Amino acid sequence: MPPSRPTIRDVAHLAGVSHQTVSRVINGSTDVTAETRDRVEAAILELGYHPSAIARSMARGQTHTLACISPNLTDYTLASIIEGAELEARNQGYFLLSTSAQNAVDFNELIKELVGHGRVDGLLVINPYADERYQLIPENFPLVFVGAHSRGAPIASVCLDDEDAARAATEHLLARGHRRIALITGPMAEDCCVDRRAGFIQALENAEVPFDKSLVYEGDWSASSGREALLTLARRGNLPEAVFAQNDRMALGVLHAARDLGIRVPEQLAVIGVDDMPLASHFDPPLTTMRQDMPRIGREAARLLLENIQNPQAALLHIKLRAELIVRQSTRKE
Amino acid sequence: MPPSRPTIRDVAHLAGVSHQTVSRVINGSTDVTAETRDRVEAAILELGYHPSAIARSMARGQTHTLACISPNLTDYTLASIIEGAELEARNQGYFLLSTSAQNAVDFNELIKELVGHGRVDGLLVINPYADERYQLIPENFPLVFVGAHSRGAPIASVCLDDEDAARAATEHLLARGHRRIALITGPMAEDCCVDRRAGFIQALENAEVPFDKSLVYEGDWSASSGREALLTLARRGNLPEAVFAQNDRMALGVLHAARDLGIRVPEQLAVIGVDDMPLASHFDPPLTTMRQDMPRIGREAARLLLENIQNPQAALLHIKLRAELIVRQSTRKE
DNA sequence: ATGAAAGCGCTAACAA
DNA sequence: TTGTTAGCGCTTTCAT
Repeated sequence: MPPSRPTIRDVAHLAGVSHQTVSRVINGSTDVTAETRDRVEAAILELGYHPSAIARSMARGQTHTLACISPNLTDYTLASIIEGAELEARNQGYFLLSTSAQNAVDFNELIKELVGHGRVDGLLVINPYADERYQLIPENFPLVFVGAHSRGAPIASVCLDDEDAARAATEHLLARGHRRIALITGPMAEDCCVDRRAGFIQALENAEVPFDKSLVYEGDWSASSGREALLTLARRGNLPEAVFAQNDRMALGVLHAARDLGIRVPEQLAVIGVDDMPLASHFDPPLTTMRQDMPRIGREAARLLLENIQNPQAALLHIKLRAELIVRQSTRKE
Repeated sequence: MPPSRPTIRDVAHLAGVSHQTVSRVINGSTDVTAETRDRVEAAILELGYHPSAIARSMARGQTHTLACISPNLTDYTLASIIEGAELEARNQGYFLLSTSAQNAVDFNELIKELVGHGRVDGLLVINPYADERYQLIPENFPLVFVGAHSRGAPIASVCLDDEDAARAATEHLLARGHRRIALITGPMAEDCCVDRRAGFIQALENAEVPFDKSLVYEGDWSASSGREALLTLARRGNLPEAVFAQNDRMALGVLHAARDLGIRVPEQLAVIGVDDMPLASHFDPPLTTMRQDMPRIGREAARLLLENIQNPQAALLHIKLRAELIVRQSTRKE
């Protein structure tokens, strides 16, 4: 940028006013004569002036930037949440710095850079219980947990109503007459997995179907782990009539394993997932799933965070969004 | 943040030195007595001091932040590139502000906020030809195009060697004895689609197989558009022996359509994609594809950008990375 | 080796 | 309504 950016003073000089008047104009103060304003605006245009966000942050003591720390940026679920959060933030004049931390060490580093060095005004943390990272989060800093509870700590949170979603998914399978239902969970360190398991068990209890621990398998959200789950059950001669996978990708792995084993879906095995990723309707067979509105989760999270930033006294809300059952071929009866 | 952050002066006061000496210590200057340094560091620890990134940016005139503008954050391909870029940026002490612009208007707004207001030191633009957005990019600002050429403009770029990848994919199909090969492209406004089409045609020419325009369909990267492509060809009674889809998602749509039509893959129809997304090996059948190293593309792009920032005289490089053929069931002969 | 002074580009408080 | 004076927290001269 050879001809270094014009400053507020350059504009002031050209318009023949003080720099403070320019500041008033760019901040929309009403205490400026229409005529003065016009002169200043003309000068701004002529110089191609844009206020420096850095200088503003410096003077105002806030960055107008939020950060979102996620285990990764590539999971469709997480990316969708982030995209929703970014949208909301930008609508409110904020930027969203989204970063990934694969482990607690990276996370700690990020916290230092972002919060310690004052780069952001607030923090969104997706899956804070992915490891022990949540212990590293500073207190008294605007914060919202996404996809997890606050576990009693004074922290706002937004997540799916996981228990309800799992209950509905399981009831769907029960309604189809299935009794031996396998459960494939995500990493049980994460709240949503625990809740989805609870909803699963509750639905079984309501239907007076015994909960069989040998039909539970802990995956890692990947399709491969879902595949491994069914193959493992098959190896043990413990095949279920239906599978509730806690996300669509693991459900895809189950469909894959079923093909390998010569098991027809849905005739011999019903499969349901969670998420409704766009690809789910193209799986073989198209996947029945509990749709969650991920962008909305992101939007609500950003909204809560901005509320807490703008009004530190604001109540710390906990939002749970409901999932919607999308029935496709993988659980179709006939 | 009730007890407002300690400043360099607080540290100086506590250590009994000038604030300038503190600055020297935190910047690792050697012109400081070991003893002084110890005192300062003790004070830093005691106060829990962290330098303000904003104040630093202010004084140094650079933000140590890059921006990446992408059509969206949720496409696996794009998200992977971004993740790679973020990694490289952070390794070099920079942050990556990744944002999405669905159209040229949003893009323009982003450029103003990011470049105009001086929020970032450089720009990564993924798919700059998604619409007419590339015309809105300021000149003389550190910039790298990702997934596209610079089309003669003095702009560094990183992309897949799309022509080569398409040639290899097509040759794979030709080697299996297929002659009537359909091509499903992404949006032809994007460079990579044009290049992949060129590679496709070139492979046909090399094999002296006539290029049949009626077997070309322009999709939009989505699985649904891939599905629509095959259904359309079928409707026209123009079914091919093989399909080259320019990405895996469209290839999945083709697999889906083939099932609907009762066409067996690979016996009656061979299918190959591009990307090798993690789910591709779980499709039915597992998908043959040209694997591209997306995180690497992101890394290289960030690396180039940082080079150009640190040395404005540096040559504007154009990097093309090669794809790798991954053979799975969807093109298996027997 | 250390300190003092000035300034980065803006906003806030006070005067006029 | 407008201008003047001080900072915001740091780095960068230039002295000492």
